Amino acid sequence: MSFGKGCHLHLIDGSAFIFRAYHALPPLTRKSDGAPIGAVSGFCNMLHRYVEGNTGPDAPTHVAVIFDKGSHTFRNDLYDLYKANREAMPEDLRPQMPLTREATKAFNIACEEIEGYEADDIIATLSCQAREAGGRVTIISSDKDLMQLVGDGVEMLDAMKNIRIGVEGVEAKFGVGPDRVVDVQALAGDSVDNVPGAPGIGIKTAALLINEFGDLETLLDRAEEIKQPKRRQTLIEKREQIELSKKLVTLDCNTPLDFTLDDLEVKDPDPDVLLPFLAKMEFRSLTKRIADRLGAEAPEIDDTPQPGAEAPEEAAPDAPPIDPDKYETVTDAEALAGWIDRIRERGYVAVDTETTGLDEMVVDLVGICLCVDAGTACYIPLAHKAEGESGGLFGNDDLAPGQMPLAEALDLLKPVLEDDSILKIGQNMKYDAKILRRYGIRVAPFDDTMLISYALHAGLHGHGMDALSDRYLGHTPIPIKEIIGTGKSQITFDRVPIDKATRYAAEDADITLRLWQTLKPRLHREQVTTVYETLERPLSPVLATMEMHGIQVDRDTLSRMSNAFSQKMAQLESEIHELAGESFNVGSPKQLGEILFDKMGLEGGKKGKTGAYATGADILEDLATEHDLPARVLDWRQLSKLKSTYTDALQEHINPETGRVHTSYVQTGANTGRLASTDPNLQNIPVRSEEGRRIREAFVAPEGKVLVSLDYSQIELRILAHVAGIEALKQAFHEGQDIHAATASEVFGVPLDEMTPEIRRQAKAINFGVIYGISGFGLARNLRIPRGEAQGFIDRYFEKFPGIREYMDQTTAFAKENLFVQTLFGRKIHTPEIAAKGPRAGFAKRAAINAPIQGTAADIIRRAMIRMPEALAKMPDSAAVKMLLQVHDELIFEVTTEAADDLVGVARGVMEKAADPAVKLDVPLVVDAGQGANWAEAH
DNA sequence: CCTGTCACG
DNA sequence: GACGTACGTGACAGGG
Repeated sequence: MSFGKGCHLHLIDGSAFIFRAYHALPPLTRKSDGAPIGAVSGFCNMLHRYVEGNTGPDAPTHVAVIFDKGSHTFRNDLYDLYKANREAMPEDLRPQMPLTREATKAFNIACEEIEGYEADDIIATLSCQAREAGGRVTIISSDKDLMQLVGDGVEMLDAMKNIRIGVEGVEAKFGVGPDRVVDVQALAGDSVDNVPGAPGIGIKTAALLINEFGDLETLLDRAEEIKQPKRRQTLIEKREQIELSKKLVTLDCNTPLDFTLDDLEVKDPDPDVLLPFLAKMEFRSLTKRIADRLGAEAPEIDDTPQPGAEAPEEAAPDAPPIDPDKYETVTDAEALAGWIDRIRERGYVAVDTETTGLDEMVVDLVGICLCVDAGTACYIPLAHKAEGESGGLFGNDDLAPGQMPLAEALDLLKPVLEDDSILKIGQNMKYDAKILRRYGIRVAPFDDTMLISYALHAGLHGHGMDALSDRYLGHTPIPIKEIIGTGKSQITFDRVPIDKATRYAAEDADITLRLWQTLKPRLHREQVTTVYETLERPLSPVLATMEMHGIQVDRDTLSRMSNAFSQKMAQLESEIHELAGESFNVGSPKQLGEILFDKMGLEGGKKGKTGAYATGADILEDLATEHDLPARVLDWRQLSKLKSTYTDALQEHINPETGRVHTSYVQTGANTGRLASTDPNLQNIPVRSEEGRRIREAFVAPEGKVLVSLDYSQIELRILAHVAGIEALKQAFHEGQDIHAATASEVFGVPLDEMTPEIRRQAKAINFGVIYGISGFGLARNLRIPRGEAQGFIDRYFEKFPGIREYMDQTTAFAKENLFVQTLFGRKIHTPEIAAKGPRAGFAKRAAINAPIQGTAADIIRRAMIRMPEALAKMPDSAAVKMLLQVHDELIFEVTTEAADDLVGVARGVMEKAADPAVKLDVPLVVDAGQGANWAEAH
């Protein structure tokens, strides 16, 4: 049928469909190969629903889905900043774009796009043509940029809200009719598309002006007549900018098309095309639903995981060998500009910074290396010192010649490092990002080879550059020790001669780029793209911010405690020596063992592999029932530990500039997905003993602020209840019961109102034991009861909760089959030792049982941390709210006293909903909160 | 550098 | 039948 009077054309804004689908759905992946597929799934559902709804007299006779093609359009030629503030397309969306086109065609709907034009222009052109031919048009979109087309038989339809937008709708939105919409837009501008408009004039004022003067041209010509001085001045001064804005917002009704309206006739979908496509996408329910609808048989869906099925491009096998002699030293702006051109051409660059040390909060930047292609790397020295003796009165602290000024280099590099369209690649990018943040540069977007390796291979090997280079490139990088030396004669990197520095530093960037080329494509094949993109990469900048905040620590409190501990230790030491009858080093397990078991002849002396007696706390505790000496040693050891590890060592970590302690989180430190904290470790500050807990009093909030602590209640047991599907436990959590008491009641048959602390304690030990992969021996040792009795507890536990044993068996079977286990969020933890024979198999089995539980909990708090900055930013006075620390199931914040309660509400909301929407837990997550002037009070 | 010990979740 | 066992970390001190 030829398009004409009585025809009804539907034009669907394809991009709007895609983005709506992408953002509405969790990041689904195709089961067989892990390809991201969420947006395609949503898109197909929307198309299906659209087709379903097209019945009755108002049904279209012609239809097309219109897409954008390419990012450069004629508008960019008019104004190079047009849409310049658009965020880059998410990486897991890009590969789905062609599939949405394929999907449209599979539904037998015309699918149109034209290079150099936006979808809006095609829609405008088709609308004009249809109108001229005497037909009606419905534009399925809610984009206000299309509202200028409304009228004369053209309507818009907001498919989400199911609202039709006619001339009245446009007038309600813009205050003028469709024919004057572009005039209003030209004045008001558009922050989304980066259309400048007239500063200070919004839609309301624009409509007022246009209605007064009739149209934009008249308004601009008669601007002198405007009474408000500011407005008048703007319109006169910014005339050019306003006219440009009008060109940008005006849609082109004369887009050259390579098809006609007649080509868009509505056709029924062909089951032989549509169903195989849906099956290929592995959309089970949609395939079935549509097959039923079409009266066809649903094809088989083969979604068995196919490792390597995709086989994306590997690192170029013809990459040149790694050769440190080939690297360039960049010494001036001209050379650097050349490298920046190369980076812009490439779209990505490996970056590495060289500094004077390892503490990112203290060290200075010495140089930057860049690599754009395997073998093509440079080093930009920026702060190398001239040769000669360092420091001192007569030392030479002058800069070495042949370096461009640091500020000049950073000015040139900043736009590149912050450019949305250029991917920055690093190995442990958090380090470089922290250094560069101190110089006012925020690196984004980025990839991190260390995090990629961790997402791929946690549990298989380390993720440091040396290990990765050895393993994947067969190359051992130049050891830093060869450059800066070791021990007393070690120098800082700024004392390294520049030629030598270039060889070392540029090689790191070269290796990083090659590792990225090798490892990045494997994310898909291993089906851990989502893990990397949602749990690893976005966490890194959050950790960087927390580390840079640091937490205030009061030196005087620590120092007073140190003195008190010293006195008490000296007293204990003399008592111990008196009891022993001789003087010895209490801190030496070897000497202590000899005193206890040889000299005093106590029972229970067991020698370890080194031939020394074991003198651990458990052994001393047994001995302490009979003798004073081991009891005193236990007290001495506790104080010694507190003093050396905490009250003394922590003082050394107070940053003199900030007065705060800045830990470092190692994102790849624990195989399960937990973080590790180092320099200092702030995840093991004492809490269990009264004396130890007082150390937390030294962690304080500044004047006018408080520390707030929020922690997940029993998160691992909740996850166990969920993954093992234990109804009784789930119910106990839903009812907010004391879970250990509930377990005791169930296992030991004691009614809750007759519960004793002792029985509850035993049940608690069993609950923890289960999470760790329980054994009779382990539980017996923990509870200090005979092994047979402990085994009896376990047997009864499994009798009551058979699902737990099933979970354990399934998990170990899965681990044996696959050599890895997984968290609910898809994180893989490799367990190669599960195949081992002997005692190591036991270790591996328990680790395999524990890892999904510990790892899922770790994933959940990571998700909360990643979402936290945005949630906090919405609070009033958000600049005064800081997330400072993470301790596995706890987050510590600093906030003004007045805002503390608000913060608890906001942060608790984020934490309790952190699993959503990716995982629907059968148990609620509960977060407890506390606040106070110091960490002891807040916890 | 390794081992034992002990701090945390 | 024997063996060795709770899971995950990091820091410090002693001793070779």
